[in-house]
Amino acid sequence: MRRRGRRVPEEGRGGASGKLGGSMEGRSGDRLWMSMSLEIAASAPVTTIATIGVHEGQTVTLRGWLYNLRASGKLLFPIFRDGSGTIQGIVPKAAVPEALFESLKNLTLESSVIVTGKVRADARAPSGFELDVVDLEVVQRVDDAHPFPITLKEHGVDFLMEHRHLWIRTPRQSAILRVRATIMRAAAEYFDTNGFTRTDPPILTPAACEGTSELFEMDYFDEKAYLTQSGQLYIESTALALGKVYSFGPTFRAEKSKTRRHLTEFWMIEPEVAFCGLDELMELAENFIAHIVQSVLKQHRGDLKVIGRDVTKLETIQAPFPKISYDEAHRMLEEAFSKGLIESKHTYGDDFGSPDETYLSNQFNRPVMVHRYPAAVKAFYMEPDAADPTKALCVDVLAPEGYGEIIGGSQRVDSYDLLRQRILDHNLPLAAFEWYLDLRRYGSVPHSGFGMGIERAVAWICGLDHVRETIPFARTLNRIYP
RNA sequence: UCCUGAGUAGCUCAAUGGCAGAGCAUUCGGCUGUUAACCGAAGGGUUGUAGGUUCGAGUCCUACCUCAGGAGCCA
Repeated sequence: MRRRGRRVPEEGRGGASGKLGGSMEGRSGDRLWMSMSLEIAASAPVTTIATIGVHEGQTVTLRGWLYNLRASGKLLFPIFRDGSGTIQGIVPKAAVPEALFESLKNLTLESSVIVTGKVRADARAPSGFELDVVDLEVVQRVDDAHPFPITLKEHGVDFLMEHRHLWIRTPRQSAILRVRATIMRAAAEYFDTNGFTRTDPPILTPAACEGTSELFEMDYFDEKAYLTQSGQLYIESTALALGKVYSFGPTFRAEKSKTRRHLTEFWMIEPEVAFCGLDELMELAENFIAHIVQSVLKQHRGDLKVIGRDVTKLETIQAPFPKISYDEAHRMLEEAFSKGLIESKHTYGDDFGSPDETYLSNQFNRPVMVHRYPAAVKAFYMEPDAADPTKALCVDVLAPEGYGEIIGGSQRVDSYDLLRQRILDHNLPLAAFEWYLDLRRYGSVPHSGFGMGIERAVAWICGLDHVRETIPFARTLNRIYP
């Protein structure tokens, strides 16, 4: 990333921060060009870089930023970005007005511009198209004294996160955010087109949903309140009102987890279905995930290429997914340990650790569904398996390539007596759960649901090594700025 | 909370206990097809903080701070 030359002082434009129409400020000798270029600009259609191919041979206007600038003597190669992609412009000194050449030659990176040029197909261009620039208006020139801090070279994690508000301008980060948007849209779309009603639960809650994780506590007038860690209990009640429902929103966990899979604030989409058992829930989950992945493949081939994702790993993501019981998974881990493929031995009855999940998910080329965990290691609201009451009717979906758990779900306890006993066994305050017990007093039915963490799904689908890149502004244990 | 590792120029990193360096960025100059362009020159430092050992500390010791990876916990 570079910037060339310095503004000539007598032009009085060096560092003209906030001044509009930089290139239109030519002296009297430039007046003819000025009026001509204004006409060109006025007549050229405004378009975006992503769709510029349909304008081949035409003169168009782009509105964006100077992403990079290379020069070779009297030839300039500005690269523009506009949020939809990047395109290289060509500016030969002999072919454009002097003021235009000088204005661009000294322009600082990330200055905002309105650029007009002729679209030309060129085999040398990565995107297939280049822009022969005929006019350039500088909307705001980045001051020489404070150049754009993010360069095309490598940076450390801390520096990038400290400048996250600027880091998101880079092609890779922008591509990730576009894919995230599609994942969120496809997820909601799947439920919207399959008879679900969206019912969002409150963010401020009076007590823990599960009582296990740490919560963010806050003062609610004279009471204590907590940021939600899951909308599940609330959507169980809307499911008994509306049949098939889902919620979609931010959730908060005050766990002091410092890993590539954890955020303190993350987005979760949670369906809940009345008259639904575990098998039907697993079918819902696999069709849901397949729909999301196929939607991303259909709409973001270009972005996935920018991100560097191996799409052949995504093309295999079709329902049905492999389904194994906790007992089968345990046997796989025992065998792996005896062959020396994993370091620590899994103890039957314990939950799986991260290395265990990584091993299991690596055995399949699609997400694997692990069901019927020991009830003792799972949440209080999970229905026991009638065939073996020590097991819970629950399922975890482990993403391939070692991405771990992206979905956790279960059939819920529908018996009033059992649920009440479970609440007491877990030392939870009964009074806080009276409304939840009401759902078992008045027309209780078997019902099931799951929650999918959006950021983990984005990390997997994009092939990222950390969830902090999957959300515009990640909230982690050590960072709440910017 | 625990384990491990890292803090040196704006950024990414070097420097056997003995003169604090490189690449990129910045500034100046050169180049008409560059792809993180390239070539030449210049400026740029309280080595995270506070103590200590030593003739001498970026380097060794102690404490603290910040960050990263992992464990536990979870989506």
